[in-house]
Amino acid sequence: MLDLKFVRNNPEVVKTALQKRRSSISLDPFLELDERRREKLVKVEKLKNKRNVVSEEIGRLKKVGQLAENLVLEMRQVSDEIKNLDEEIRVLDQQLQRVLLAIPNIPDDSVPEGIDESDNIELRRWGEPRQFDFDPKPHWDIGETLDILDFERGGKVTGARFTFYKGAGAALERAVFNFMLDVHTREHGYIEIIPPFMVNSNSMIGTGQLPKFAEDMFKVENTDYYLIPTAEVPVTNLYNNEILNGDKLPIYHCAFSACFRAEAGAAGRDTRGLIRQHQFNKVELVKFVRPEDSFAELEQLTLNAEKVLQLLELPYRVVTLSTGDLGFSSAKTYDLEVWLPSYNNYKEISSCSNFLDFQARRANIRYREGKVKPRFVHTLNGSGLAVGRTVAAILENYQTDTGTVKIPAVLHPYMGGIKEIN
RNA sequence: GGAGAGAUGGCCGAGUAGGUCGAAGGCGGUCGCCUGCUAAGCGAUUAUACGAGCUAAAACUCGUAUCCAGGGUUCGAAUCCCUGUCUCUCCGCCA
Repeated sequence: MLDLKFVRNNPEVVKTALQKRRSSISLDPFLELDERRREKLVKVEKLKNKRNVVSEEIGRLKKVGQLAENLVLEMRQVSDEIKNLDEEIRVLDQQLQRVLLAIPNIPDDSVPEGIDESDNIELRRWGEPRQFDFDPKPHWDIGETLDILDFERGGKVTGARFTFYKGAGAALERAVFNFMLDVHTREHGYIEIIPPFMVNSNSMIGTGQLPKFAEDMFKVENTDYYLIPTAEVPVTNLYNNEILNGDKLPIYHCAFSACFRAEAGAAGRDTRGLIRQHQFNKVELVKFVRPEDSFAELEQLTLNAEKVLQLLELPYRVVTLSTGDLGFSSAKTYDLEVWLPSYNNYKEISSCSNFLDFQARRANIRYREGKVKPRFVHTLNGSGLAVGRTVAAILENYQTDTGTVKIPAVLHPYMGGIKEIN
């Protein structure tokens, strides 16, 4: 959420940002609401002041045994007026809040302007896509042939876009996220978290999934709980409504979780394999940092995620998302895209974003340093990495002409010494 | 699921026959004094949000709100009533 005062004082800046994002939101209702609200506020506060002063006076009079009927009667009227005004303000507040929560973050100046993902800018590449001297198979074929992935029965037991991992497949999945967690905790200084896989609606508002994107999530019936679409939600909200001690910053967390996405509107896209599931595992990186450091922290975070791909020796590239492809809460995002032979292309496997104080303001996460007023922290997060897509990339990139799959060297210790799935 | 107790400032903890309580006291923090050093001691200060005024912006001044949340009673509520949430204890159930 943007700062109310900032929007009030810089409407042109916000309007320009909305245009860059190709957003259709209009700011005018907001400005008008804001003005009306302040008008009423001044009025009601004057009345409240009067009530406070006179009530005190009544107390004093009663103490010395005097009646103050006329004052009481007058105040009864004033209180009624206050009640009405308060109600009007409450409604205005609500409307204002609704508009404010629907305004996306302002893209950073370094973000390329564009309409959609085709305007994303490639920053760098790592590794060379392997040249196959046979016809490489997609991972869903490999998985079924080796009997390590069962899409059929996933569909039977639950529904489309749910999968069973089996035998070496399950072991590989587990090896991959254990490896990722070890890299980030031991080499990159992240503190590990295992969060709740459900959160309440307040937390969903805090990170920006609600109120706009309710249809993308699974809600638990008869409760206020949602299945998390990413560990970003519980982990970022870990410190909501708190004032952190400045000497605790920066805070780095990495978290393993299952992620649940309704994938509304994704019908027909990535229908086969592990790429787009309703449930998948992910290791997430989350940072809470001082505002002045956040862009440097974004670079570092991205490198931390890249490191995993490098260690697994999977070719990838890094792209900067254009304003048209940028997520709602993000001011700047780098996507890591891994090489997938079945797509004959690079496919997103991590998304690393700087949210500035956008989430911190929604979730009310502040820090205090010295005697100055508390400030909002900046939050960042990135996948480090999506586990299912990593497994898919390993199966495809490490397949052999005999139909087996070699295990990347760094995973051998995590696979009990198994070097090849056959 | 049943019964009971509780929720006050960064922390601990007063405050229930409603009235000057944003809230005693302690701890912690900050600044200053004192001190050969350390420790101790002395003094002061120490919540947040919103709005108005003044500002280039702050600072500042004033106002309003906030004693878990939301309603209610009342001229006036941390204090009374209702609802909800959470925590703790006991019982039941359970991985």
